This record gives sequence, structure tokens and C-alpha cells, in this order.
Amino acid sequence: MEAKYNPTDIEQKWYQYWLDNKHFHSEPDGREPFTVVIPPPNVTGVLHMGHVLNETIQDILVRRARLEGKNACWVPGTDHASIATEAKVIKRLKEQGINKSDLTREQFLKHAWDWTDEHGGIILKQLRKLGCSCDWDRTSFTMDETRSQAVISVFCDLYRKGLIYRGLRMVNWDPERQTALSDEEVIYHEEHSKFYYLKYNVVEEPGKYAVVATTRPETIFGDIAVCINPKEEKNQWLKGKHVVVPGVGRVIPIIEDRYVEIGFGTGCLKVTPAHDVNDYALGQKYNLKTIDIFTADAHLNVEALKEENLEFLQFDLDKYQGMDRFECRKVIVEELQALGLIEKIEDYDNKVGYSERTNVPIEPRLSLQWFIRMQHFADIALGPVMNDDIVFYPAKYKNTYRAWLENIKDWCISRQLWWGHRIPAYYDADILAQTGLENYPNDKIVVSETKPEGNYVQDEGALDTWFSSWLWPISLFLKDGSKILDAQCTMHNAQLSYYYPTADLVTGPDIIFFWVARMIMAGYEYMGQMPFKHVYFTGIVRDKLGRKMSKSLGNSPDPLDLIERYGADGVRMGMMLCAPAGNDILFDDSLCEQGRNFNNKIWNCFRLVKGLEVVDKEQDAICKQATDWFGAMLSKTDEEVSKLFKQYRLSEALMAIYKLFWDEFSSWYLEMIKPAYGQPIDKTTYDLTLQYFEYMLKLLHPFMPFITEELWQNIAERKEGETIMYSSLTLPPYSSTPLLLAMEETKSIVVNIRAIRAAKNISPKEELTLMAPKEVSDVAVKLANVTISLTQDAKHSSAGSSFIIGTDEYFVPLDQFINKDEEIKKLEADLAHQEGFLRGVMAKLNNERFVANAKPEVVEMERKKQHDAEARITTIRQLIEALKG
RNA sequence: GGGCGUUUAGCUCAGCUGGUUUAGAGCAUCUGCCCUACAAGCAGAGGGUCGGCGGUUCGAAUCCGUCAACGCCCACCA
Repeated sequence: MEAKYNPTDIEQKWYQYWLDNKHFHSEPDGREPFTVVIPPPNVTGVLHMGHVLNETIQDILVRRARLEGKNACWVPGTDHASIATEAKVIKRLKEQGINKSDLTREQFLKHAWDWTDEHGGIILKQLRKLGCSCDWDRTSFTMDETRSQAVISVFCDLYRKGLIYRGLRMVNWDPERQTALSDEEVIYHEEHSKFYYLKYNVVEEPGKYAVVATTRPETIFGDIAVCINPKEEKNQWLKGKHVVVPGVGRVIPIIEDRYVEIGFGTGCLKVTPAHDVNDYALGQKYNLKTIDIFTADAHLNVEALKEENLEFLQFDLDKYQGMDRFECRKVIVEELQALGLIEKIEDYDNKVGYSERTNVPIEPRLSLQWFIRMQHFADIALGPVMNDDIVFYPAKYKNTYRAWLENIKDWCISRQLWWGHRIPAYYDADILAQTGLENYPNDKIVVSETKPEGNYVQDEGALDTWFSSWLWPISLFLKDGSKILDAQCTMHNAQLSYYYPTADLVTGPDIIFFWVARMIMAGYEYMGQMPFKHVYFTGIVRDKLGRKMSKSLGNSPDPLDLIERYGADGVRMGMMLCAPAGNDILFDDSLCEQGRNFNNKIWNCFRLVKGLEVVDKEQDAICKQATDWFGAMLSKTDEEVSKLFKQYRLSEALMAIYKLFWDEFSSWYLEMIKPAYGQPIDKTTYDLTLQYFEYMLKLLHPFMPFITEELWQNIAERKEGETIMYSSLTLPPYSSTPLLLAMEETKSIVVNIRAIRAAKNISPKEELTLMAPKEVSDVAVKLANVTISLTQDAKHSSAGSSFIIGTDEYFVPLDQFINKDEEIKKLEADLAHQEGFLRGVMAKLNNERFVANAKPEVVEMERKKQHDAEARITTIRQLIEALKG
């Protein structure tokens, strides 16, 4: 065996082995199920560090569940990511000189599928490199046939139930992709912008004007009123008057509404119902007309204004026609300034909504879209999380969840995209020809899983991607034509009834509304049950400086490159070392280094153990003590690890095993049982050592699947197809605290003597005498290389170095090396510390109220502290005197 | 503007319902070692008045209040 662990070949070998033996595949059986559905990555995406974190955690949970004897099933798949993928396809087409608008829907979809086939699933291949134990036979796609069918039938079902409706609403419009978005897809950024104070001349009082402050002067073409608060003193004079929209020349009324905040700005609000959510509400309330001045890609369309009789028009409308909205802002400000219609311009910070996907400022736009009534879903989804039927880790996200559900708004689910599930709504062609889409009567819409007979036109829109994602934990298990709508009432689907509800969901808190909440809604609506029992929210992977990893910053390492350099096990461990649940991850390559080093350590321990020569002989005292002790140690850690897993404290579980293996097993245990050079080891000790080693491999396996499989296969004879993955994880119970305490004392003796050697520069090879007040374990004799001289009264007069463990005093005579002053200084420092400590204890014990109020065992503990400290102080004083004398 | 969270060694974090030797771990640092598993290693060492202030208590990193810094989420003040 090589002295260094080389992961590459080994990882490939075992992954193939697992695949060949179908070890990741699950079918329902008598065992308890443990299901995890992957948060489907974008079908054309590539692996980034966020995935590494997320998928590693899932794999750890799944592998641990297998070891615990559960029937674990981790279902992989990808998401069609409607808007993101469509954007990529459009971009590629553009590179080929093709515009989306030149293609028919069918032609475009052909390109999109080509692209998907070409790039799709790359990320799933990459997950294999990471060691993910997904049931690849179950790989699904949110837009494959089964999943699509589920989506369409759910849409129809919700429509029938009256939970889906079509309506003309103010929506978030992405002018780049030219589609509506849901509220969740809008991200607000604080922005430094300007506040423009525009003059609106009052018709009834020539020479006087109202001032309106706005951040969006380009929208004045759509102004339809100016609103004041009826209670605002300074604007009383405007009541009932009319004003002229500057430049545009439209005469509009002053209206009154308490919505306008007194004291903010000038108290005059321009009302542009077509381009602002609040203005739209005002428009509805006062029955104002809406003038839409933007095209779908947010360029000006002022053609309609020409039809109006704008008696005070000062602008050249043709100049503005087709102008970009931001260009227009610049131009219009210049022109208004020239006309003397701007009173002043101030700096102003406000929030601007951006499209999550295209990063373009959102335009509020009135349009005809499909919505889900969310109140119903909020009602069924709130309780289970608040009362911990579904448990969130960390729990703080319960607050976030509740806040969202309690202020729920209807969900806009239609998108003006082609790549997605097409809305199964049909319009009678004849009626449509008469009425147009906007005025098409709702009761004549046919919503159906199949195209109705006759001359019908299907809705052009597609559904929000999340409308398919929210069914994921259900739709993944639909097989052989089984229908989602039958799922709950018949449960005839053996797959679904076995695997649902799933056990754990691992995902980022950024999609708690997009996905987590909606899965819970769909779960209760269609299965009558929760979709998962636990939700583990990961943090965001950041770089060492706390910056979010991103392509543009170039601070995100390529996971595959890391795997190449440190091995998948090393990378997984590096990731987990810095990943307490819910905290952001400050990732650094050096963490993987630590992971790699640990692999190497395990590897070399294995080399040592396997290299031992074994004979059939009695176990000596040292080995007996060592094996007994480590058995207890192992079982104690095992218990801890189980507890930590139950709390989803994975990084702590890993750390516990890490310390067990490196400190207790390698540094202590192996040194204890290691025979002298060339000597053999007894079989009992050897067998126990292998047993312990094997058990630790199992504990480690979820974190580091490859090296543990490799060593597990080599630690004993294995049958063809056997795997550590399904080796059971049970340990004979140990409960031996005295054993552990005794060994801690032994270790203290060894550490003290090593420290003396280090301080005095004495080689470990040189045997020393240890004067001890009581029997010292042979383990200490071996590891510290000492001979014991039993004495109740160490010879304080002779030169040497002493130490105290508990209240026992030990002494190592060292005539030739001793430096008295140094020794005295050290003892005096210790004395000062002990005395300070004693003072603290005495302060409590002398306090009557403490003695009276504290629990008896606490008082008892303080008394013991007092006695111990006093004993130690006496001993130290004697030592100092002896040295001085 | 509301809400939530964080603040403990140079770094990343434990520290559960207040008392278990005047705070722990891993990494990093420093010192000494190539000793026949491992220098991707071994042995040893140093390092914190627990963000500030105030309070409750016999006793506070731990509970309460307040301030500060940072982070996240939500919200239609144009």
C-alpha cells in the first residue's frame, strides 16, 4: 500500500461497483422507508459549490439511514427552469442569428429540446463524482410525460375547484423576457435616484401651479389625475381644480384620497394607473381610465395620445415614440427643464424591483394572467409547520414562513413563455374572434386535460416553473400511468403510499416561499399529508471573506477541480467541517486540505493495523486496558453521534468522529497496543482493533463514502457485491464511565511527562523514573517510558520536576537537567492560580445566602473544590520550599 | 418602516432548562522532532476581562432591559 492515499482510481472503482450492484436502487419492502427528493437543479446547469453543500448533506442523511437499516431512496431529477432555460436558448439562437420572434412555437421548442438534450443531465453526471447515492433508475424531469401530466391535471382540478382564475391585474412585468412574474421573482435593490419636482399648471388659476414629486417622470404620458389628501392644509386650494400634465398638455382633475400621506413630498401625487400598483388601485376606486404608454419591451408607445385632444401639448410625440424608458427619462427631464416645468431635482434613495432572472427593472403592467387563490393554501399549510408536524432546522425559519403565509397574495402562475407546461385553457375560436382575448367571457373558457372537440384555440401561456416543482415529492412517485388526483383517495399507488411522505428536505432558505411552502400546500391538498417531515435549511456558500460565491466575482472554485485535487471524500469533509445547520458557509480550499489529510490519516492507520503480525497468545495487561477503554470510548462517541444526527448537527457529528479517530484511536489507542518493533500482536487485541476500525468506518461512511468502502472491503473477507452501505450499524452497549475516567488520568500522567521531556529537551527514548503516590497503569509506563517508584512522600529535596493530577503529586527526579529558578517560577504561577481559584470558591462558601439557597449538591461540589484546592496549595508550597531549601 | 438572527481565542464555531474546577473544539500560530503507519505526520506550548452598559440573582457567556455593529427576510410612502 502506498504511504499516501490516492482517491481518484478508488472513487471511480467503487462508484461503478455500487452502480453495477444496484446498491442505490430502492423498491418498497418491509423496511421503514427513508425518502429524500432532490431539489432539482436546472436541467442545463452545472455543479457549483452550493450544490456540493446541498447534495453532500442529502447523501450523508441517506447513507446514514441505510446504515441504520432503513430503505433509503434518494430520487434525482432536473428542473426545466422555464425562464432561465428559455433565456439560454434565446441567447444561443441569437448567436446563430435567429430571433425568437422569427420562429413558431413548435420550432422554438424543437431548439429548446435540442439544447436540453445536449446540456441536460450534465449536472447529474457531476453528482456521481461527488459520490451521491441517488436512485438513478428513478431520474425524472419536471417536464417529462408523467410530471407534465400531473401538472396539467392539477391545473384543471384547481380550476374546477375555483382556486384558479383568469384576470386582468397589475403584475410584475419583465420587459426583457416579456413575461409576467410572480411577486417572489422580483428582487428589490436600494438605489440612488432622483426626485423630480414637476410643475402642473392649474387651469382655473393661470400663473399658479401644483408641484408633484416623482422618481419616474417618463410616466407622465400616462397621468390621469393628481391626488391630494383632503386633510392636507397646504393643498386645500387645489380642491376641485384641474391641472395640466407638463409638456404632455393633458388636463386632468385633482382628486382626493387619504392614501396620500400628509407631509410626504409635496402632498401631490400623480396618478398613472397603467404603470403603478397603487395608482391602479386609485384608478379602480375613482373609475379612472388607464393609458398604457409602454410596449411589452418597455419602450414608449404614445401613438394613442395623438387621438386625444391635448390642447396644451408641448412635446413632439413622434420624438418619443419607440424610445427606451430610461432614455426617455433623460430626454424628458431635459425638455421639461428647458420648458421651465421642473421646480427642482433632489437626490433620493428608493427601492427598485428587478427581475430575478434577467436582472432588468420590473415594469408594473396591467395584463391578463392566471392566478391561484392562495388563502385556501395558506390555511392548510400554516398549522403543520407552526406546531412542528413538519420540523424546520433551524427553527427560526418558522417565523419567516408564518409571516409570508399570513400576508399571502394570489400567485400569478402564467408566463408569456414557450418553454414550460402550456396552460390547458381553450378558447372558442369564433367567440374569440368577436371579443378578443381580454373580453373573452370567463364562462366560455374550457379548461381541460385534452383539447376539446371543435374549433378551439389554446392559451398561449406557459406555467410558472414552480407550479410543477410544488408537486415534486408526489409526482416523482407516479408511475405506470397512475394519476395524481387518485393519489389520496385510493392510495392504489404502491410507490407513493410507501415513499410518501418523504423524510428530509434539504434546501436553501432562499426558496422557502418559491418551493418549500408550496410543496407543503400541494402535499396537503393532494395527499392530505405533509410532503416531508424535516426541512434542513442550508446556508449560503460564501468565500473566506464572506462574499457570496458568484461567477462574476470569480471567487467560486470549480467543484470538479477540487475533487480532482483533494478527492471527493476530502471535498465533502471540507464542506461539512464548516457547515453548521443554517449558518452561511465561509468556504476555503484549505478546508478540503484538512479533509484530504484526514483521509490520509485513516489510510495510514489502516496500513499500520493490516501490517501487524498476529499470534495466538494471551492479551497482556496494556492491551487489555487499551481494548476495554477504547470499546467504551467508541460506544460513548457512537451515542453522541446518534444524538447529533437526530438534531441534524452534522458538522458536530463529523467532528466527534474525527476526534475519536485521530486523537483517541490513532494517537492513543494504537500507540498503546503497538508492539515493539518486529514483535507480533495477540489475536484478541488484533481482532478487537479491526472491529473498532470497522465500526468507525461505518460511522464515517456517510461523510466519506469512498475511502470507507475501500478499507471496509479490505479489512476482512467480503462476498461479491457486499458493501459497507448496508452493513449494519450496531454496537454492543458499553457503559463504563470509570474506565474512561481512569484512562483520562493515565493520559494526564503521560502528557505531563511528555511536557517535561519537551521542556527539558529529553529524548523519548531515555527512560525516566516516575515517583508516584499510587499504582500507575502499565499503559502510562509504556507510553511515557518511565519506571515507577512508589512513594507516599516524594523526595521534595531532590532536584526534579513535579506535577499534580487531581490531588496526587508526581515527581520526576532529574538531577542533571534541573533549572531550579525556572521550576520555582512555574510552581509559583500555579500557586497563584490555585489561590485565586480558592478565593473564588471561598467567596461563595462564606456567603450565607449561597449556602442557604443553592442546591445541596452544588454546595457540596464547592466544598470539594475547596478541599482539592487546599490540598494542592499545600503540596505546591511544600515543593517550592523543598526546591528553595 | 416592521420582523428575525448573529456578536465567545487570529479564523470557523460548541457552550441545551443560570452553578461540574476563574470558558471548550477544530484550524491557524509558535517550539522541538524525518522515531521502523502517516512531515498530508509526531510531541509540546501560547492565545479569550464571552460586543458595550444597566438590571435580576447567593451566583450570569447563559435570564431581562438598553445601546452598537453586522447579516437576512418582509413592506405600495410616490
